[in-house]
Amino acid sequence: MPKVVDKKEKREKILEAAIPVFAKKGIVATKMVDIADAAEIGKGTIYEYFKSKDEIFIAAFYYVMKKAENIIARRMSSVDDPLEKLKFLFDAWKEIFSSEFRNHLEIMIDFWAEGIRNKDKKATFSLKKIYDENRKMIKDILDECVAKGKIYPVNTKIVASVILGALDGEMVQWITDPKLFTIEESFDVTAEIILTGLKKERAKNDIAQKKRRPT
Amino acid sequence: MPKVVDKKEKREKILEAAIPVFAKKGIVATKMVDIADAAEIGKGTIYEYFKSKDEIFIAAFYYVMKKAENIIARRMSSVDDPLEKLKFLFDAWKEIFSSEFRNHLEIMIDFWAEGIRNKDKKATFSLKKIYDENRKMIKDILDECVAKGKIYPVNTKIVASVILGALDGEMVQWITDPKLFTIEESFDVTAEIILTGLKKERAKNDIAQKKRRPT
DNA sequence: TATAATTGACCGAACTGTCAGTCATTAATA
DNA sequence: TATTAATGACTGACAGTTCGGTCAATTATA
Repeated sequence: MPKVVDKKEKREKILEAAIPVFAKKGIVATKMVDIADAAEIGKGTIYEYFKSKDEIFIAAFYYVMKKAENIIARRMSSVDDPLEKLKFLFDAWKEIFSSEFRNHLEIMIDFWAEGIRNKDKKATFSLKKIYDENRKMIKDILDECVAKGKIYPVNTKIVASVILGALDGEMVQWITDPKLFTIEESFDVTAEIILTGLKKERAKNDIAQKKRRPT
Repeated sequence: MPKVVDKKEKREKILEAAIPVFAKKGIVATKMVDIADAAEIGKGTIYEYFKSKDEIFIAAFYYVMKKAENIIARRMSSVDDPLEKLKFLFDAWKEIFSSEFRNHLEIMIDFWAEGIRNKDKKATFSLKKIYDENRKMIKDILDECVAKGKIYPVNTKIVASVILGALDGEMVQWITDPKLFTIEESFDVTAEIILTGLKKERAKNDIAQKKRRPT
């Protein structure tokens, strides 16, 4: 009988070895030998499990995304109040962008760079799709908030993009300089400002009044 | 004597031809021939004006940055009130991220991807430095707002990073899918939410008052 | 003015280093 | 031993850079 290995398992092992290499060096600078070295196998062996460098890269992307989605799903499953949901979403993101995940994150930047240019072609992966999905998730929560009168009626699509953008943008700054602030405090402040801002909308007239009667 | 050309001017001409190519294809996919074709010169001629592909790329980066800085400086020069300043900053960004500039923006993504990995080395250009500068600009305005009692005392460094992040993140979404929203409405909503959120803190008492005397 | 001399901008063929991917060989296992 | 797994030297394509030749513009000279 021939030698038998668990193909699936070994594929995943290679993937997990590849992710930090991609994250550290970027797609282009990452050579197949680097991945082979990290996985402690020969270069040729990689091709027993992946068709190409590109395939590893895309697989790595989905691997990281899947993990993130699982965290969000777990956090959100047991919440009913939409405003709570929004807060729990922030918490989920805090978890995603912390500790263990930290070393996987830089990989996203390359997907952005790639995704932004591949937006027209129906690529295997699509940055647009990921933004769409996340924006929709936030929008749905916001819509529910509006429906239940928790926040003032706003353009929820735009506000969702603001929230998503803020988290996204802070993450990039944080990756660039982790000493600057903790992602926890950063996201907390974001949540506070935005939630306060949304609820405040309601009081627009009061601000006008306040101007007439300055303190 | 041979034909005389303005070296500076021609260098800039090449640069301006290179920027949209970089923006469209990304650093790696952009070949020297592409730049040469775009500038309508021979491949070899480029090397009369630039030492390397990398040098063009970095020069292109500074070229775009400089333009953006000029717009901001112009917009901000004639404003005194710090809250107005903040609004004008949003306006400046709206201008930067619109029309003529649109085609230069994708280039930033590659700088992010590169900058994020070069954060340790003292690179010729640095994403960290750019974030630092912009964050400082916002922070200074916020500090002034706080000092003059326009907004409630907050951690201005964090809030500055939130504002910067929000604009940054929205830009990326917009580049990914320009049909989704206009950058104008997106930034306007951001400004509204954030400014309201910040002022809200201070108006806490007023809201409490309001509850006592509802309109 | 006509023509020769001079210059350096311009060019692209050729050179060169770099990898992604292949494949002939070896190792491992049942 | 039969079969699969693993390997790393090899290769061919690709793209950044180089460099010797060409040519248009300018100046010097008769």
